[in-house]
Amino acid sequence: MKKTNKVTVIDVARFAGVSPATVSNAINSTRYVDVETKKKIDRAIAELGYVPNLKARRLRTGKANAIAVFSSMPFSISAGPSRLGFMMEIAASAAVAALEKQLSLILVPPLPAGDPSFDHVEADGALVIEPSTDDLYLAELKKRGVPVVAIGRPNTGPSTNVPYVDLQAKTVTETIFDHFRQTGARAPALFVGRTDRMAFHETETAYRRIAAQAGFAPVVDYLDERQGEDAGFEAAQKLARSHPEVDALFVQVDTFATGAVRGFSELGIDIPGRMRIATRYDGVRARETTPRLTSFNLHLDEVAKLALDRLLQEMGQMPGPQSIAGPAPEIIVRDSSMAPT
Amino acid sequence: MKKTNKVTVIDVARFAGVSPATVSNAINSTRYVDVETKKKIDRAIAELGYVPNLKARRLRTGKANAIAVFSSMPFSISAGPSRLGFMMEIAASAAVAALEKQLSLILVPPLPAGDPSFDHVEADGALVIEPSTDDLYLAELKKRGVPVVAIGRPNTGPSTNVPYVDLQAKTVTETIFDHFRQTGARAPALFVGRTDRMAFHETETAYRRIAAQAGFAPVVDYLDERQGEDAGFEAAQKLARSHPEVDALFVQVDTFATGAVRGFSELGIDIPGRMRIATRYDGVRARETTPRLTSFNLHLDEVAKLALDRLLQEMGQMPGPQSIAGPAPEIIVRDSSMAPT
DNA sequence: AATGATCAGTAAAACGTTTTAATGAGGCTA
DNA sequence: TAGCCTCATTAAAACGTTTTACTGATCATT
Repeated sequence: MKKTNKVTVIDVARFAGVSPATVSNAINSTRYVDVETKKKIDRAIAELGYVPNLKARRLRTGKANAIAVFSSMPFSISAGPSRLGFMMEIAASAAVAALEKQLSLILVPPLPAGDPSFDHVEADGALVIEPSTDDLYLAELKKRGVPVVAIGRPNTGPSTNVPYVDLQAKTVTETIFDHFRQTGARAPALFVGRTDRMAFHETETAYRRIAAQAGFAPVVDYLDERQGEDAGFEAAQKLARSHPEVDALFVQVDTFATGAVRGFSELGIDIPGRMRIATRYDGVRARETTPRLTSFNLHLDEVAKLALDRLLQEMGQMPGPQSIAGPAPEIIVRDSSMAPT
Repeated sequence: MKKTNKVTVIDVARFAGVSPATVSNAINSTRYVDVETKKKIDRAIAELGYVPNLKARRLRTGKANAIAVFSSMPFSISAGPSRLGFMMEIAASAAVAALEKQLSLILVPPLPAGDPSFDHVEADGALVIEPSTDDLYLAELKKRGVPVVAIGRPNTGPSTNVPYVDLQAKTVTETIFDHFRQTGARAPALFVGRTDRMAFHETETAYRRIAAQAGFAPVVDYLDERQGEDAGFEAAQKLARSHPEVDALFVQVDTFATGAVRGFSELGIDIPGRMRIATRYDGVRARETTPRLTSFNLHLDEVAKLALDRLLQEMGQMPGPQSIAGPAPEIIVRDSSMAPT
């Protein structure tokens, strides 16, 4: 445990026989400095082992050289087998892209609601993953004037026009219910989260329209995100009792989906024979559950890259479109939704 | 694009009719301030929309309130299907644990070699994943006096005694070759990375000892991490020609492993009938390749938590053990190493 | 009534850098 | 030679906070 170096730009200046301003200019190549002088300064830096103090530099310049990735999805959703799957997949791609731009990426996992104490997080810009309507992060970030890009459509209020990369909930919904219909399902239902997220609204709206057109009675349940898998489990059992006619189920959140699978299985309901199931995010959950879950390749890596590019625009005060359509989601059909043999 | 608020502690002080010092004390509860005064200050903060400037705070206090996670594994290894799998799994757990301690987590993906320009990354402490012997990150961090904990054993030199959480390469190696032997393999080989990493040394040493004891001739190849999957592909084909007797292969790096699978498959070599294969990290690669790869549950979430706890000790100047044994790695037997039927 | 504690608050220094405005030395033009 | 640029450099201000050391006032103790 060494004591951190206390060599400052002043020491370097003294050693090199110049002024601190010149040292600064030499380091940052802000202004031209004589080659001889530069050499002396370089020597002094090497000799003294000088390392610039970033905290001071940032105070002075006002830049943090950092991007933050936020997710307001509560712990119970993010944790478990897939860890922070959805978030991490985006974070990984964003981190790679950010690094190329000389920015570091700060990972902000879900905080307990009501305590958005991210007072210790500072970034020049932020990516917010699937914000809820009254998203605390989003509000606070806007309040602080931090440029934000959402991944997934945010609240559509007139005042809060944050740019976003569309995750195309409508396309996903239409595709999956089309798939259900083609494999013979007659009464497909929907589980979404109870939280007021645009993604849920979009899905529900699309679903109800499909139901109206196809002529089946929509069955929707709203699950509490904080309860995690158990919410899916219980909702599934309730659904089996109250709506025995239902023969397919789209569960938007993968955590709920695995819970629902357990719920049906315990009642002896065969998947996919008696009940087809699908979810949206193709994470470890979808792939490892038995039966393996039909889901979507959302191309999150591309989504992340698009979002970061848009964010850099925003940070650079450059104008850009409010909405960006990412790559089209592709359905991945697996055992959980095959047609009965 | 709003201009960021310029409300300072001085404005708040003026508005509340007190001094800046008192405002600071009120905000941080550093000293007792009269309840009436506190109320006035709170009102002023709310009224003016004051948000503390973290850059200034950090300069003054000297704390960054951040932890960084580094990985020196080059891009070609980390990228691809599993993205930064190994790193991200650790990062996710560490981020969660860090947040509970009011620290944010900075993700530093692999940088192009030779240019460790992480001058823009500042943290109170760092986690370094499987450092190489002459790890640039490790050297620079130590030079800067940043407390570091390694994940996986670092170089064993006398001067650089960084604490670490052991990933137990020896146990992994013994377990896998034991498994190979039990499933009938007579001439098992080893692929490791060419980079000078302790993890590779440990594995190779253990392997050679096993070979000596069991009486088979050791076959080891060293692959270039920068070439990614292709290195595995070519090494496999070379191995098939030069050592036709080899009937099992442990590939420590999962990226090489999937490459090797392709290499053997192209030559019509049946896995596992003719050649058993296993790798170490149970990431997406291991699970999704055909055939699915035998690998290990390294319990990276627990490893990350242990590492972070140890790091906090280090940051708090508290003494601690240099080596921590994490949870024992558990083998996950899959198709790629089953005994031939 | 003198001494000394305790208390809430404050003035000013400090953190280490970058940036602004100023300086003096040459060189060139008129 | 005076005036005017250009040039490399610098002194000092600024960034916004926390912390140190000090100040009166109030209050209890002798």
